[in-house]
Amino acid sequence: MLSKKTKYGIKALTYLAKQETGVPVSIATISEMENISLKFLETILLTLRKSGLLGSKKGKSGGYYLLKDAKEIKMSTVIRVLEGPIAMVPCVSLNYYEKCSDCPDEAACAVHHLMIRVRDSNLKVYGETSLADLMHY
Amino acid sequence: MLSKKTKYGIKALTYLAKQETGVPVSIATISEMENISLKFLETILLTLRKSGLLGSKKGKSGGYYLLKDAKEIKMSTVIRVLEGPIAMVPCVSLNYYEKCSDCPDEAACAVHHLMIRVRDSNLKVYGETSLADLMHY
DNA sequence: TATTACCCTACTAAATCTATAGGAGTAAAA
DNA sequence: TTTTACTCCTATAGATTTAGTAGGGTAATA
Repeated sequence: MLSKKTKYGIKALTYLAKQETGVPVSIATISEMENISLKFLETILLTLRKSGLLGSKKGKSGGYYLLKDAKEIKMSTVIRVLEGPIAMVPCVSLNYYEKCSDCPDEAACAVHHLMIRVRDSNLKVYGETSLADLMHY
Repeated sequence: MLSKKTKYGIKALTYLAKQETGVPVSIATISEMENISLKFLETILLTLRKSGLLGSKKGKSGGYYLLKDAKEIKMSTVIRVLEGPIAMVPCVSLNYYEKCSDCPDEAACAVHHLMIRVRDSNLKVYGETSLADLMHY
């Protein structure tokens, strides 16, 4: 299952992508427009800013805005920031590899090989899809 | 993340696929060979039997065995039984569709469209991969 | 009839998810 | 200069899910 955090994060990003570039949008506005709990959204946008996807302006008429062109924001990046590794098991993760404790031999593990296929397939989708591809729906 | 339940279930299935067809293998044997907690495995195999993938024989020299040829067991079935719907959001699930409460218009939802791509890509992998494809690793 | 092994329900500890609370800090407008 | 409208940040709490465990029941077979 996709977490609400990721879901809301993607919705917020697409909302920002549709605005004039560089103009900050307040959390409250996004919260209302996308039906997202304000305080929850606050923490999500904070995460996105810390990851370098969003910029923010403090004080009156402040808010969040995209730091890059929507075309440059790949969903693989967004998913990694909000949802974590794209791989479904650590032993096939490219960025966060970890050996499975229960598995003596990866090369002989059926789950390992299946999950490599799944990872590659998902990586292709997330890598080929940018915010620009989603913002006009 | 893939749940341990699914991971262990796939391991158990591939172990059974490697045995002589129709000969029951005890839970204890699979548990030892694949490093899986016996009691946990018990509930997993029960689920697989109830779903129609496994048969069982009670009493001495009893155990579990595959009901179908490994080629006929697609991973899409296995995943659905153990992990649940393949779709990451209910609003793109073919078998368990549900409307998202927070989303007024699916056609206008970026997450919806992204998750359709992900679902199709995963469905392809799981549909094209059978137990027979994994058992010889 | 003793033993072996599956059958089944219920329970629990730990982790994760989904928020919420409450204030500190900042910038612009009145 | 005071007020207002924002973001920033940490902590916490309730709900849900996960990963197992406990313990007895039931059927088959040697």
